Amino acid sequence: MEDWDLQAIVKGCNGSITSSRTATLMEDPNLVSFLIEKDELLSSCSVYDEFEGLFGSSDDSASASASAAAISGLLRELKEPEKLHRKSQIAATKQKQSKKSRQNRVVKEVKAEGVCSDSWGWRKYGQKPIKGSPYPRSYYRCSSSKGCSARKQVERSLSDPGAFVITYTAEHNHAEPTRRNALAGTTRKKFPAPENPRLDMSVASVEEEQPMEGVIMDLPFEFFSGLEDFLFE
DNA sequence: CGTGTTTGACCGGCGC
DNA sequence: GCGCCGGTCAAACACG
Repeated sequence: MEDWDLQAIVKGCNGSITSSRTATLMEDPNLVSFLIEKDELLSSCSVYDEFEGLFGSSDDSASASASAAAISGLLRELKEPEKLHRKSQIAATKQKQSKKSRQNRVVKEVKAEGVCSDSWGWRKYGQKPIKGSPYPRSYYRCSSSKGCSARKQVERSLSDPGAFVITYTAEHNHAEPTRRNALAGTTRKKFPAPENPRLDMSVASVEEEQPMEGVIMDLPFEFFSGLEDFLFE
């Protein structure tokens, strides 16, 4: 288990620390990522390097209630005037960015087991080799709901081949499903793993074969309903 | 049959 | 204008 600094979370696009308070949490990275996705302020930030190294194996999961309390405190803090100031800064930055890069993007780096850590249903719609990277990038769109524009890109981390960089684009326009798509376990066996070392298959296998688990799923429903109310009030 | 992956083609943005 | 590159489309096919 690792202790980490709240400041790492609230570091803005320009890399400056925007929160004066330091809080120490003992937390599961998946929960943090979930919260980042849900918070429009944080989802506008592109600097997440600070998370690297903090997402190591942690089999000692902190109690859900303690985590909820800690995160709740964090979010309350971000709703202070400071947050409004940050929003205006981000808005100004966005105006300078291109159309594509204006889209809300959340980047996170996770270990292989973290690739499957969200409960959305994802359908792969493409894969491209990326210049400068030996690993291809896979493109997924949300399959939980027709018309949902949520997308994610998965590629192997250059700095840590054992980890994956996941980039979320746009937001889901529907509630998070209680379980993944019924056919999420459907796996093409056209290219058996040993004979097919391609990244996409390894990623797909990871996504499909890993069971849904983690702090998010273990948290009580009341926590999420309260959290939603708080975030979107 | 519904839902998933694979993969080549296509498209649009961007730099030169 | 041209070429490169990232992102998306869509047909073919796999699987339960």
